[in-house]
Amino acid sequence: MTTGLRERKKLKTRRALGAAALELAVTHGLAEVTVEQIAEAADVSPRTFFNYFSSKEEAVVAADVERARDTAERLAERPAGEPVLESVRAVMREMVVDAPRSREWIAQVRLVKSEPSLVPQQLAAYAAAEAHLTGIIADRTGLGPRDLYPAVTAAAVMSAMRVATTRWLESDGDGDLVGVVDQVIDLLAVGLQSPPSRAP
Amino acid sequence: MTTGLRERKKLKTRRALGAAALELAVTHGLAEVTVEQIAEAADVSPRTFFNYFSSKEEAVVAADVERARDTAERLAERPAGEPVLESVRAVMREMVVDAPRSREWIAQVRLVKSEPSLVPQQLAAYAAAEAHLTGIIADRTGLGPRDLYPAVTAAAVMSAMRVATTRWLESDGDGDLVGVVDQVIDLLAVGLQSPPSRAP
DNA sequence: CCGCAAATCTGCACAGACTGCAAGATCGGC
DNA sequence: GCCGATCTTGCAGTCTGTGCAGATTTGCGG
Repeated sequence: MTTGLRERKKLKTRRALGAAALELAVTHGLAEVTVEQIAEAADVSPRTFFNYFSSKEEAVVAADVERARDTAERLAERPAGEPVLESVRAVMREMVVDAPRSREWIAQVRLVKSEPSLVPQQLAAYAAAEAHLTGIIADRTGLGPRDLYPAVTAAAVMSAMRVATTRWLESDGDGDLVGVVDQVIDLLAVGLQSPPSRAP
Repeated sequence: MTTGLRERKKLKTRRALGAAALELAVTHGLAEVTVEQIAEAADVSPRTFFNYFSSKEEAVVAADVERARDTAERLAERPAGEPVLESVRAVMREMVVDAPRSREWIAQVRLVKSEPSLVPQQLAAYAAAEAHLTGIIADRTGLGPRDLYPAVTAAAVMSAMRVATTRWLESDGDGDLVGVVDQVIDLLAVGLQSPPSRAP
């Protein structure tokens, strides 16, 4: 269980680089920030930066990748009998409670919104999480990963999360994320055949 | 209606660059291809390449962006009363019939699968199409673009298309894409509450 | 403790990506 | 045909991203 000093140090460096990249990008704009600055802020050489990330963009969204992985793991730990969409609901509630990390999260999502070059990276991070989620759902339903249900559900859920958080952030982050997530999940659960007649 | 010579020439150059980028990447691998080679193959200067695309990756995926835009437009042209998911079904059928362009499509999707650096670009292209689709669905249902139904449906539909085409290509492109799409859309229509009991 | 093997960090060199700028070529309307 | 608008091109320069080889650090057995 215990991770060696080596691994811990690596993780620390990785997070320092990611945090530095995000902060510098938020304050100066991504284009104005060079790898050299990020490396200096994290107290490593520029060359080392590239041992961890292959681009500035990847570093900025690194925390998001971690968050997505974390979310998927929480899903995997939900009770086995629970319906998948209910598990998603529960996990999203947990995530929202996590106030301190939320601040960094909001900063990042806003940055992505204002810097088009980050969009592809952000989406790639979600795609990785989606692949992970597909496996989890397959296990949980007893279907194989090649069946369509796990893949479609994972994709739909990730999309829905994306839509929900986007809407939430548009309303300045003070809105009710859990409420939006609930609505979105209800839509998926009941089917998209026709628009809801009330309370759209 | 008539587009000037200027515009037509630009479009031609753009397509030549995109096609050259795709072909070179398929035959030599993306990493081995330089912008200079792409520009030469399209008979323009390297500098001009950057007037059209901001990276190699963007050029390779350019045809996909066009295809996605085309798909969205076909959706917009479906009869107004038709349920959204039925429109999607119909349009996908049209797309599959388009044999000659399919060959290029297959080559591209396979390339993206083997070159991780293309994934983000590909997803960004889908995201753009999704935004377009959200507007179309909003118009069609009489809801505003700020309602959740159009956004969730657009996201789910795009994800489902992605899953369907992925599965299709995994089976060497000779499988029944329309059949897979039908299954995927049925899943979305009926709701993801629980896995289908038969014919998963 | 000591020393060794493996993993990591770093500087150096270099090809290639990308951008701003200004001059030349081309198009479209009059 | 002429002129303004647009597009293309070369050039100069910065930054990204990678291979390589030599320090530096860590983990571990002696």
